[in-house]
Amino acid sequence: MERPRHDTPGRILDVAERLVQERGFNGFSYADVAKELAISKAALHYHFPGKAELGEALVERYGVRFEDALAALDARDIDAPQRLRAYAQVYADVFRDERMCLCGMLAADYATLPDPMRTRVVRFFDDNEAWLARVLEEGRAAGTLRFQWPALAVARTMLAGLEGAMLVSRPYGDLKRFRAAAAMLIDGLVVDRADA
Amino acid sequence: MERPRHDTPGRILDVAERLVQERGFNGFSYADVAKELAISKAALHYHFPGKAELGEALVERYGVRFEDALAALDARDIDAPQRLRAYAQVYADVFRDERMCLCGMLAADYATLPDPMRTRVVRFFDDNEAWLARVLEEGRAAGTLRFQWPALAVARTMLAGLEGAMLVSRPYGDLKRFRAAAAMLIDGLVVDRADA
DNA sequence: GTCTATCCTGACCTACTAGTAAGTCAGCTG
DNA sequence: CAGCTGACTTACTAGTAGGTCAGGATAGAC
Repeated sequence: MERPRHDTPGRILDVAERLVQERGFNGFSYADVAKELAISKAALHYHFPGKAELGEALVERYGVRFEDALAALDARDIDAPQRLRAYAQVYADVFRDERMCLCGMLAADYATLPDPMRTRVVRFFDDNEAWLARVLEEGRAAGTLRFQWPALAVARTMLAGLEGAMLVSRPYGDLKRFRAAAAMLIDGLVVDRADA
Repeated sequence: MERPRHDTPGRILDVAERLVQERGFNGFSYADVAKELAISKAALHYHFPGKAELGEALVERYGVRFEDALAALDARDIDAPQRLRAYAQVYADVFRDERMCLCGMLAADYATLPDPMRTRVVRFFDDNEAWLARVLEEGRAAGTLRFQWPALAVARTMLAGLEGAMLVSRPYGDLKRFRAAAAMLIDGLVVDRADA
């Protein structure tokens, strides 16, 4: 049951994930992954029958990891504004090594994706929006956040803003650009202590 | 000087543009374009030597069209909030036929683009940010807009928000989703007439 | 009527794509 | 030690990618 010494499937996913985040699902090949790991293309097909299955495994693992990260944020004893900032930091960490959010990238490639991948990408967005909406509601109830629209609509705008900030900032390779946008998206909702 | 009867280069650009907006720069081929226009691949190479040159022409034309659209918005006698809403409407029009903003899509593919395309994509973002920043400043001066950060930072967040809203809304094929995000991004800056 | 430039086709090329078939071999298992 | 299995390999496939080239059609100029 324990992880084998080499864990080839895991290493394949690691390389493929990075390639997709950097170049898109149509911007890498089995040969790219095989070359980088110094194994044969056939070995990839042994572990993942086709690109569709590899893609599925990729987005599934990414989704689970994100869920775990959100659960870890829930476990921290911080207020809603801090929770939103910690959430944005997760994105900043992804951005730092010149990667786009995996699901943001796959949203761009959406028209060319096999159906199972599409379903999983949409679920990723749904989950994130639901999590954000819950934090927003909690913040509003606690008086630490203020906004006029339904929490889900605000959540969607925030998710779109963060994904878009990654997308547009990446050509500039500028983390500060991303951070500034993230800060504005969040601070616009935070109740200033000097306020009413 | 007049447009020839058939305008093959223009029709090539039309088809290629739509394919890039739907599928990404690595998600279409010369064969796709040729098939759709019922001409040979060689005819494409006659008008555009390679995919890099086709891509350049694509983003160049898109950039010029956008500049024209912005100039048309400038010419209208409306206040800053209305100008921002009209700007967002330009994006909504692109989104309506299931397309992503060309440069947003190319930002996703950025790592795989030839240099001239990269330069032109970045210029597109720079131009849009500068235009938005100018409108924001005018609105602030006129008292119709209010915001705490530098106008350029707000402009960047707004551009990122609109691009991200297109990106994330597209899997849902839901124009309302995009509209809601656009409205929130803009209304958050608009000075309510009932306000101080 | 023929010259010429523009626009295009058919036939081709090489490199690369995802995917397959068959075989190798270390390390269990009984 | 025989037999099996998991994890690969090498060598291949059909199909597609971008790209080239010689030549043909057509329209206008002379």
